[in-house]
Amino acid sequence: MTSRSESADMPHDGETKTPERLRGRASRLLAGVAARADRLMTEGLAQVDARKWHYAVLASLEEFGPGSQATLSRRTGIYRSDMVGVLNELAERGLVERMPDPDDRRRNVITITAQGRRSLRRLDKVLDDLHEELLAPLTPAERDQFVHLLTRLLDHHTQRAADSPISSSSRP
Amino acid sequence: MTSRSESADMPHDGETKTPERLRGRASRLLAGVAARADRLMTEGLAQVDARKWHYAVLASLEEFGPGSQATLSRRTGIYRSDMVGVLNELAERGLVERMPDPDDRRRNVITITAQGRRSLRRLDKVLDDLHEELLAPLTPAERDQFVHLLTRLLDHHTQRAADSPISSSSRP
DNA sequence: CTTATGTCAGTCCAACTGACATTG
DNA sequence: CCAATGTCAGTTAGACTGACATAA
Repeated sequence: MTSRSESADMPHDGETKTPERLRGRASRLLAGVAARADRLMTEGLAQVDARKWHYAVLASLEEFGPGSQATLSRRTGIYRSDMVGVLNELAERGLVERMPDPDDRRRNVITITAQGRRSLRRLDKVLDDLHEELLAPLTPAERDQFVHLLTRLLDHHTQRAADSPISSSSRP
Repeated sequence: MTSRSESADMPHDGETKTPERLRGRASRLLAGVAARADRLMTEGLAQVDARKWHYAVLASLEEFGPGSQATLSRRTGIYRSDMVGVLNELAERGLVERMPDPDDRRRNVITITAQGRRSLRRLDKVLDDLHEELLAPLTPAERDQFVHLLTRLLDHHTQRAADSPISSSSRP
């Protein structure tokens, strides 16, 4: 169907519309909005010399207290191999402290500093503003609804992705 | 996002909870759900030897008819530099035909083939199933709501995209 | 001359994997 | 010996840029 006889000649025009087929797919909408959100956050945070991961780690530290790198990794979802770099950056800025754990000498204990808390509060504000921008077209009730739906989806899917593969004795 | 298998490195024990601070952020939820969605789609499509972009192009072709590569690029949001490769793959599979446009010898006219239509129908089915899985925890009404909210957000933000993927001819 | 098109060669970045030494 | 930790060196995929020849 829809055999549009062509003359593919017509210059720039309404040729920029996306098929309903595509536009209606939740996965595609999701990807689009998520991309937009990611840009907003990344760029907004960059203006205060921060990254998403910084916020994640700082927030995790303030909320659950100090922890080893591996623990932080689990809390935030950052790979522990990448955590190294993130913590380096945070330490450079004086936002966290990394010291060897006396009780388990494999570990470092990561602690948030006073500066870190201050920075976190600032980042929270920045993120609030950015989210305001992101969610601008939605009413407060709709925003709640939106967050609620997303939460349900995420919970559903993380539950069935994090419990199947037994982390330890699975790989070489 | 990315398509990696669900191998495990991070899960384990009680330290795995995410701060409400983080968990409640729409941008973070969005990123998480979008990542899940992307994996589902990418992996699901891979099982029938297809990619997201294949679907996008085929759907666009069936809905709006043949077009030049640049046109397709605008319709789907794929960079025109990447479109080349996608069309190569589609042509290899016999799903589209690429022939020089007699009216404008810079252009190729891309047409969907009978096989392409057949494939598209199959992909539609596959995607339906995958979306069923993605949206499983939501009631039909909630799914509509979800899609509706996402659409509003996306429309709002694409309308003012100074640097959206395609964004016509804005840059040098 | 300016713009659009198809193409190619790259960059950049974030997610992800594998391995390894040290410690438990 | 097995498992966890911190670290590093890599791979990979995908978005994105720049440039170029050809044609309009």
